[in-house]
Amino acid sequence: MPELPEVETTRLGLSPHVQGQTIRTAVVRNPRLRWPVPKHLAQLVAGRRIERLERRSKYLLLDCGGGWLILHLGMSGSLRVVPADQPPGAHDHLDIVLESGQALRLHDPRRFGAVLWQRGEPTRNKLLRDIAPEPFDPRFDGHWLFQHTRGRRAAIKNLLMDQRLVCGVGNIYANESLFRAGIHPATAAGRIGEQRYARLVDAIRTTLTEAIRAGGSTLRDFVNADGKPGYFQQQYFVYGRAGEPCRLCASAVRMVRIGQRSAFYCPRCQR
DNA sequence: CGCCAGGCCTGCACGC
DNA sequence: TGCGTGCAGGCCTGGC
Repeated sequence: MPELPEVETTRLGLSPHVQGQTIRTAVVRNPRLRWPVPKHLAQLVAGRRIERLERRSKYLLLDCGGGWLILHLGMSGSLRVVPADQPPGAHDHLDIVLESGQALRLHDPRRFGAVLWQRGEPTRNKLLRDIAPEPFDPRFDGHWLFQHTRGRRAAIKNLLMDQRLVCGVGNIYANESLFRAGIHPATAAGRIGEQRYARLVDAIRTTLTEAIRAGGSTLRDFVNADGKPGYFQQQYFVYGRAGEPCRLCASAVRMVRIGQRSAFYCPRCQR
């Protein structure tokens, strides 16, 4: 799920049900996520009002006034709003119970997700400190990427997934963005010029924007439904399409391993 | 059974 | 000795 578009879609879907709500309590059924869920989470959050639901990179941030609840969905996490008395299913590790009688429920089979409490500003948290500007921040531009990749021999696809360089992009959208920019995923980042980086930035923004738009149609699924979290099925250009024809030139899409992750690309459109 | 999966921190080896 | 860099490992469960 959770690259930036999925997290943003989650934020948009949950926001009306969560914002302005006072937290009644927190129920931790399984604290064993990527890091242990804070021991006394209920005491930390009970009685606090959720002022706003924000997002930074792939992190969801709940402004609780004086402290922030930081959520990360890892590989398999999802959040939904359910009636607080709805029986939890397997892997429903945490509920944030609201005064409305609903609960924000975290589901995460692989438990790579995280729930953290941060007093004061969330940017004080070590995990958020070194993250690159948001993709739509004007500071994130071709020059930013050009500057930070000089002398670097790593494949551009790996650096696209480095949150200190590009934030919010994971394996799927790294592949998709590189396709849109016409850049081969194995290209050494240091050998790409500023013009091509400007094009890559455009490609990243387009890719993320379209994914968020695709997710918008599934927002209702974040509330009360008992099925899948409602992450949308998008039409990808290359991701997961090894052997299938490129949507632009009909060449067979290829898959290779780069940095222990699957890379998909069109050998004709991407150089 | 083995392999794969949308993330990301940590620790190691290396070169300057 | 200290970076920055590039890798590999590890955390988990579920599906094919």
